[in-house]
Amino acid sequence: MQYHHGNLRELLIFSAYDWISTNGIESISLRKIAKIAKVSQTAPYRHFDSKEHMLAEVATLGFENFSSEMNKNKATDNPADDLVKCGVTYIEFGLANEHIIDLMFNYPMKKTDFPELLAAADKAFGMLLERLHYMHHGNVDAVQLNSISMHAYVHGLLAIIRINQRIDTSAQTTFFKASSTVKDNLEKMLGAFVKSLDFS
Amino acid sequence: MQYHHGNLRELLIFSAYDWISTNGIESISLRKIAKIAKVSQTAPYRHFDSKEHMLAEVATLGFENFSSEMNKNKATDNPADDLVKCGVTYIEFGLANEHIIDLMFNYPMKKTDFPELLAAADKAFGMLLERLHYMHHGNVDAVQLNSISMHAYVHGLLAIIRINQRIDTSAQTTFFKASSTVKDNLEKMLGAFVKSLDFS
DNA sequence: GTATAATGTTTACACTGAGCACATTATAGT
DNA sequence: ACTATAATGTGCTCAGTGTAAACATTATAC
Repeated sequence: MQYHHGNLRELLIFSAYDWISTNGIESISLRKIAKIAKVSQTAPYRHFDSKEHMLAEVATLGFENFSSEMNKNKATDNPADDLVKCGVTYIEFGLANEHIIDLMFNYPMKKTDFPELLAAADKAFGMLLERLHYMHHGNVDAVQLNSISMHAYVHGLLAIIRINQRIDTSAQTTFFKASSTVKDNLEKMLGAFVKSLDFS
Repeated sequence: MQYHHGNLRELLIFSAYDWISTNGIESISLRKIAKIAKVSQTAPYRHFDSKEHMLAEVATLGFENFSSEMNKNKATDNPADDLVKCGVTYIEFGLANEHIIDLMFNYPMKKTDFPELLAAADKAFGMLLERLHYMHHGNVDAVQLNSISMHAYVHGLLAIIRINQRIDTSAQTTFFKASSTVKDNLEKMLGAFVKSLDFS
């Protein structure tokens, strides 16, 4: 029997990432991705303590990709606009990478057990926090409250859009009917929301 | 061997509901709940096509309980206050029934395959929609947009609170440190949000 | 050039969702 | 009341899963 050698660890993570991207988390198994990587079914255990640990690595990769998307939004002289752009990016990433973002946010996983994952997640919100800091002139408590508020709204919008996508299209509200107008609507809604934040 | 008879179907649903309430969805199996109901491991298949179908029934029960909580909020002459109360109820239910709400919203399940489940879910938002209708004097499009917005914000707040709960308490923001103040903060945030909705 | 650590394989086990044939009980028609 | 038939429950079986332990192979350090 020929032995595989090389950076199997990375290969497994990427294989799992791809698999999940197209097939979702429900039906994944270590055996499957071991097979894809053309390796024995227990080889992954040399690199990950458990299935959960391996998924945590995949989620970390997800946050890294998410982060690099988010940080493409350069700071301008209009911080409110920047926030709106961050929100739109968040939602667009979520819609384009549904299964990965499920793993990142909805998979029951103690993030504290995986400091890497936690760090990667935090990094993604750098731009958002920086812009809020700028708008608040350093009022830390206000930044925290509004960052929670903003994150909640954006996260919730993504969730609601997705919940509605799963429902029969004929029963959908006008908001979701024409997908071309979703982005316009989002920008309006986020714009109004950012404007309503308390910057006293 | 003694045969079980009676309304096994309901017994199984309630058993599963209880199990999930305390132990979560991850580790559930049909065998376990069959054992709890003191019945053979394949008996559930006489009442449900698959595990997913049984979980859909449990989720439906979850939405029914959720619905009755939500509809305890009676309409007053201050519709904005009513909306805030609905939001608080939503989040409180979510925090008190984490595993059930996970099943209701986060479990990958085609809701369209289960009309009952869909109907139960819709019913829960009756009060919210009614109050918005009242505030908009019947402007249907505005109601839709604002109900989406409101639902997103509330749903997102719940999600963010829960994400933060999973994180090391020492690293938590002041917002989450004192849980007694969470409700106060929520009411403020929701109040500001409702006030910012466009009722033109 | 060999001891030893790192990596990969094989075998094994307990648990899962699910299908099938069979057993038991309830119900409807005579 | 008796029996045909549908509804419900059981036992057995199978393939797929996560994971542990023992073994094989390769890389690395001295």
